[in-house]
Amino acid sequence: MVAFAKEHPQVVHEEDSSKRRQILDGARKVFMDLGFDGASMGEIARAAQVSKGTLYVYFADKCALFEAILEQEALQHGQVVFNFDPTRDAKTTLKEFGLAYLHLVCRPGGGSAIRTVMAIAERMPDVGRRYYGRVLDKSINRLSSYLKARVAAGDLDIDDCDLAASQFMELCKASLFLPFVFQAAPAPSEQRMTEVVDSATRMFLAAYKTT
Amino acid sequence: MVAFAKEHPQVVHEEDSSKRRQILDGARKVFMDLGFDGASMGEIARAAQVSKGTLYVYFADKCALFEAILEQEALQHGQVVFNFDPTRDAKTTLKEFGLAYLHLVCRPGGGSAIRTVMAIAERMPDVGRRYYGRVLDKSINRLSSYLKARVAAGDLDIDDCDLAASQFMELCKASLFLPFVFQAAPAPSEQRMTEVVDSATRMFLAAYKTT
Amino acid sequence: MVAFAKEHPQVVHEEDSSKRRQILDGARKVFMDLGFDGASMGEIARAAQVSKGTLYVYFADKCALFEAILEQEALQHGQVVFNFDPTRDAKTTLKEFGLAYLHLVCRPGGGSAIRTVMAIAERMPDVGRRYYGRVLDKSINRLSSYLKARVAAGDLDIDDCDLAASQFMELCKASLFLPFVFQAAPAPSEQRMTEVVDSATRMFLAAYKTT
Amino acid sequence: MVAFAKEHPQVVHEEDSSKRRQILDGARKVFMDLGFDGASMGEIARAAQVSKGTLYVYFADKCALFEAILEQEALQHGQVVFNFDPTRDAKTTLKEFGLAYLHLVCRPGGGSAIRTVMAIAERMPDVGRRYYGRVLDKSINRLSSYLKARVAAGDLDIDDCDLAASQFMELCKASLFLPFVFQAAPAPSEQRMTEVVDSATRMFLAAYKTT
DNA sequence: TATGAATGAGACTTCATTCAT
DNA sequence: AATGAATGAAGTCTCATTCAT
Repeated sequence: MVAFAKEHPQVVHEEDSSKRRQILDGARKVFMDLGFDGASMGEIARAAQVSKGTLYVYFADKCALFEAILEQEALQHGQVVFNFDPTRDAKTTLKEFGLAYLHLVCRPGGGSAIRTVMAIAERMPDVGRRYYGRVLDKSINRLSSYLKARVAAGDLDIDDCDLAASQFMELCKASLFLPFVFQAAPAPSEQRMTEVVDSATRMFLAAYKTT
Repeated sequence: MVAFAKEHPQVVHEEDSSKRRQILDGARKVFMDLGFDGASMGEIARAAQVSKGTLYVYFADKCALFEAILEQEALQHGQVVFNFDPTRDAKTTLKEFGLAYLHLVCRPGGGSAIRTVMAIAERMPDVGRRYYGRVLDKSINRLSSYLKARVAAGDLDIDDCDLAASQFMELCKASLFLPFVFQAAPAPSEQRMTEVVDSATRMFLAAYKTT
Repeated sequence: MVAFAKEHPQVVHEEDSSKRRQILDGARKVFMDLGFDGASMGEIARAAQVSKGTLYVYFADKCALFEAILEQEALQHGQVVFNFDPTRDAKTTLKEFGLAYLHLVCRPGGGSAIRTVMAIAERMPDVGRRYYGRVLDKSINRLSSYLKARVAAGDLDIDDCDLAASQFMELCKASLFLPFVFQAAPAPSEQRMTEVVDSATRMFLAAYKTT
Repeated sequence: MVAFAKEHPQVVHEEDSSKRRQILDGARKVFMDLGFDGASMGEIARAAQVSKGTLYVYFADKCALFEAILEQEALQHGQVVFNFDPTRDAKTTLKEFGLAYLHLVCRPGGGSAIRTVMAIAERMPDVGRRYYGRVLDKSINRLSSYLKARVAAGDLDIDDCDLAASQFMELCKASLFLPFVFQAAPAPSEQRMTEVVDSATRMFLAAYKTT
């Protein structure tokens, strides 16, 4: 009625409604800590500080809420910028990339998306497949592209760059990822991660560097 | 009912009672296919062809049954003999080991113990920890011991053999394990596994072989 | 917020406010299609193109809204004019009345008030009772009055005119109403209704016509 | 183990298990009193004196339980024997039939299956259709067959026996069924039912009796 | 020992209703 | 007056576990 009414248009239901984010935040924590099955909508409501009913105002069901979190996760991962500047030293580039990747997969603070998704990949194959494609495979492809460029430039001698990219990423996880994901060790220290990535880079270049 | 019953004092409940094994077999299949939460005691009873009540005669609860399966899995893994004959070529030994390891973690037929355990590592850290220690870490240690012997023999030049062992095992999984565990690809073919293990071995030796 | 608001003191809440009618129209459709329990206030709000909150501005609760619809229905039925002109042939009058009645109870298009009210007569006896009295019993009484007049005029020979009125109305539903209300057949065709009403009239007059 | 064990084989889950009957009895009462939607599984469990879980041991879901009751109802109706002895007077036969039918549809004690099924015919058309076919239509057919025999015997002169059967049954309900189903009147007295059936029979024969 | 009927706690979800704007 | 976000009670259904036989 009056011009200055509705100063806070509160367009709820929008992708970035504050309530929606509040729910997403609470839900992520619970899902990551307890797993998909272990997390109850009641617990999520409590964590998000909303009523159980409100959950269903924003998300059709538990599954949709879970997928929304993965969606968000995928977006975040997509925004991680790797510096693939071709003028830089390959060793430096790889080390940086490896460290960034390790941070993604060994995120400290317990709950790990990668583990949670693995957990339900059996019963919800689509979810697993989609997550792999949008997050993990994407990283491999980005590194692979970089490697191809270096091969073209004559710096590296690689036959199968997709495999090589995957090899490098696996190397970076050596001795760190498995203990972490099985809760047999806490998230690795910064120093240890650096050491492992250094070793991985050394090994990778020993195999693929042109002489 | 009657005092002289139990004429055949079969000490059931023994570790290797036939009924017990029967239950374990049915339960493994169900747990591995559906995950810990997805598997219901009813389904397990059906798969094992016993009554639900019988399950509780042999195992205190669902959790104990699950752990018994992991226990068994650990024993089986422990019995896999790797040919670490020091007189053989290191390359051959590594390839053989890599392939055997790959078969363990990418077991075809869907259900994977490694995935199932990861799934509940969140809510049952002890289970995850124990499984890691008894199965995965153990393999690493066995390979590590072998590597140490080759270092001592002067064939290899490795600083941190534990890390190196882990690196080799991770390399073997490159491009295969993640798609498999996320259901983004079926279990890899024998040929592809051989190729990847060959590449892993080449890389490993390029980095650690003494000149 | 401001004291001089309400410049247009539209006395809403009146029986015939346009918003009120809009709600009633939407609600009728939903109630008749889905039944009292099957209709949700959300669905009604959508059908009426108003917000859920507005529903409660005009009606205290779901039950009141439902009763308002029945009230309206009763009014409409009351407005149906039957041509009870005493100078017309009784046969013609009965046929016309029977056909009109049949249209009321076998209204095509699924949703039937009569069925919907029957449905909740169990839990809300008052609603059922009131509907019966205001709609069905009223029709019987009107026909009964007509019959009494014909009896007085010597055209018909009826002992219990109330019963006879009811008999005629039941006869008109023969083979049509039950299949319709149980969804075992679609709304009957105009032709079939005419046939059945003709047969009913014949039978009625065979029994009650003075010789 | 011993020969005389298992004296009470308690074949539960069978069609006529005592627990099953217990549930059915409790559920019928609740369903008929409250309607399908109004009846909650908790209430049914209480009425049947079993736990909520037990309900689901015997019936897949609420709907299956409801249909089991209708099934039972249909069987009971099917077992009502009408005396269609051709040597008896038609008038007597019709009166008896009419009274029996009236008892079926105006069963005293509140809950009426016919009303309850009507109630959900909208949302579960299959249920309505099936009930109509198995219970109501069947009665019509039985009467229709009888009428055809009398027509063949020359006692009655009827064109459309299906319609005539339906007409007679509707006549029997005149002034009784509608008030009953709408809770506008209690179940009719025996005497009133006899009067109405007598009147119906008189009317029916006036129209269809051969001269 | 083995059974399977029975249980009851708790999960997901819906929906009538309220309230601040 | 009108909105629609938020609520919480209640409903259906599942499942690990117990217990009498």
